[in-house]
Amino acid sequence: MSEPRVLPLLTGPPPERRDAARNREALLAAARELVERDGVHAVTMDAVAAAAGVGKGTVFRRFGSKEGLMAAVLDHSETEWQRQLMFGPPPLGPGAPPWDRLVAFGWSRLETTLLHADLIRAAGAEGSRSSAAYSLVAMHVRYLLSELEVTGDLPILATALLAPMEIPILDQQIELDGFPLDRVYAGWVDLARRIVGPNAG
Amino acid sequence: MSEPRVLPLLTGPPPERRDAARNREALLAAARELVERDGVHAVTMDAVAAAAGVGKGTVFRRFGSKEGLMAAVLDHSETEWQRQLMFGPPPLGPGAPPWDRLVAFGWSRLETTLLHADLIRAAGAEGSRSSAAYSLVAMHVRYLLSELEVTGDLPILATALLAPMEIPILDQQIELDGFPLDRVYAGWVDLARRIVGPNAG
DNA sequence: AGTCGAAACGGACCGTGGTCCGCTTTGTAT
DNA sequence: ATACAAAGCGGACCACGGTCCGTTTCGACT
Repeated sequence: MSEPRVLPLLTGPPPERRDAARNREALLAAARELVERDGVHAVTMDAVAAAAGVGKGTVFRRFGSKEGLMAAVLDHSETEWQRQLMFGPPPLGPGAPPWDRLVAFGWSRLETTLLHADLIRAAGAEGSRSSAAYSLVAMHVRYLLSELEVTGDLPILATALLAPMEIPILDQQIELDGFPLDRVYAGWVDLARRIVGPNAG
Repeated sequence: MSEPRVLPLLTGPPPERRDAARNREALLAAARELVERDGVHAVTMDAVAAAAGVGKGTVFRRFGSKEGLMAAVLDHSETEWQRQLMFGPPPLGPGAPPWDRLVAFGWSRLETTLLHADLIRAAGAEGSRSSAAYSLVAMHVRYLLSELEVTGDLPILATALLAPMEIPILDQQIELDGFPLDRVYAGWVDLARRIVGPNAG
């Protein structure tokens, strides 16, 4: 007749075994290190497994695919930025008027995306789609638009505003068309102004 | 003392040897057929080579990579659509007022993109970036915007209008968020209206 | 401490994209 | 017709992502 270890109501889904957790940590650390040292493209799954001192099967069990692993590394890298967005100083963080926040967001997001470009590409669908990362960003933009009293289909408008900041489009404009970064950014601000309408700063 | 086969001024860069051209045709035909029959994902480069009756090396010599081959197949598939755009009946083709053409373009492009979704994904950067396909579309939108007397950085605005029609964004909205197609389209038209301003229909 | 089922592990194995290099074909110049 | 360089060819070969399954580890319950 033993008590359950925690109150049943607080029990999440099934927890993770200790060795599993340890291995996830080790793998993530190894992956981060290798990515930083050799660049995303040169990192192989075997190498990550070896560096973490586990078998290859374990890597795939934990992260599903190379995309999944890279998405995890990316998520970790973007955490700090997300903190800035939600709790950092204005105008990126809370406290500034919504239009100023939006403009600051645009620039900061552009920088961050380009900084992590390789990782984002390697994370593929797992990276941009789903994963807390994207939802948070989308939610933030929707929120700012609503603060600016924009009317219309906000989820869709937010997507329209975010789309030109996605890697494939940036690659197109910067690598291929050769537009300088400030022109791309100015274009984005112009787009934002047209979407927001008269309430834009 | 022999004459050059063609007038020097008409000579392009270096021409293509007869066997090479024949193989390119055979490969493209085989690839198209296999893609249609088995779906993009199930087609292997070995299979294409075998079906065309050439060695694997030849496939890579001609098309560089699987992405390259798929981009070639895609290009071929989109030719008919491009013809409609430039010479077909209004409102998609010439003859209708620019706003009507833009709206028709939006819907048609959405349909076409979704129809070729797998191919586009498989063609990766080779598919959307560069390649006549994209440039033509971008040029068309720039042209319509200028006809609508939109002021601003037209190349950038055109990109902003095209970005939400790219496969990664559509995947996000349709597969993941579960938005119905007509909502996505309505959102796009709204975006276009905001970009175009008072001259929109 | 001992038992037991479930979860996790690891590394041999497989399929596929992509490379390499010795051999063949093509086209031109004589 | 013949010679010859360059372009093209093909398929053995390699590397890497991903799977599979017999073995090991964990931890809950007694």
